[in-house]
Amino acid sequence: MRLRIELLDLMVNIVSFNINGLRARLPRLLEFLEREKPDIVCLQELKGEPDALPTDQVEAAGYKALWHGQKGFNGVAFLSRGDGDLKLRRAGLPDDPAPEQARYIEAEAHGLIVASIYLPNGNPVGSEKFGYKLEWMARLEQHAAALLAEERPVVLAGDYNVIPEDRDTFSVKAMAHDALMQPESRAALRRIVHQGWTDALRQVHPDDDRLYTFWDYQAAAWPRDAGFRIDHFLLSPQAADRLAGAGVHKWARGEEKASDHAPVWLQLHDA
DNA sequence: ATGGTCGCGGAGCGA
Repeated sequence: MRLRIELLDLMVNIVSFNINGLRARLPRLLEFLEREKPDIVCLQELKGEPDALPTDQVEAAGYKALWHGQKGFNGVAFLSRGDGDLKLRRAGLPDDPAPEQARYIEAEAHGLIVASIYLPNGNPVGSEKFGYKLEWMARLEQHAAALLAEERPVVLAGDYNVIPEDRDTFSVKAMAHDALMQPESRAALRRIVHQGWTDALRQVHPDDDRLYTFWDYQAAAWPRDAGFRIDHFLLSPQAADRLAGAGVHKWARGEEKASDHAPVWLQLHDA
């Protein structure tokens, strides 16, 4: 028997998952944590009472948790595996146009700054909700610029509710009047990306025209693979330099009592 | 598509 000494390329594994209701999805979430054991998990759409969050069950699964919830709607969370440092940086964006809506949490763990984002949907176009979406994106743009200036590895993860390009949807025609792919929504996302962020999923899968992360519960969207791509990882240059892989856990969308989003994953080389 | 499905909260809204 010979001993082999290998240099291990350690990785940090990050997942972003819009779970569409924590109470209904907790069994799926706990199964997912047990199966994939990601180091960091960003959750969106908890839709749960802040005082009814399952901190004990998540801790039993091996995770420390930071929650930013509100009753019935929205809600984001940040989970970090193991006993390492987990530091809350902020809950809510600076100068949030509607701070009662729990849509942003930012923390530091595993040597990274990571945000969990639930960007406003914005439908219907032309409504106050659409204006709120664009205002929120302007605030995110400001904050993203401040994060870049720190010149550290930063990951902005979450449900952006923006379809970046026509090839990111099953049907341009079906979505033409949706807030998720209006030119203003796309331009607002591009303004952020063009600051110097890398869209990790597209970077890793440059030619995949069915790189979807969401399939509606309606109209048999899942069996028809009628999805679109709205969950994104934006990486600062210092994080992009460490990009090892990214993808969609598409299998999760086919489970019983699945969320309408699939978890998306990102792997970074260790520093 | 005049609909179609979910989750939360316990009716109707948000997605």
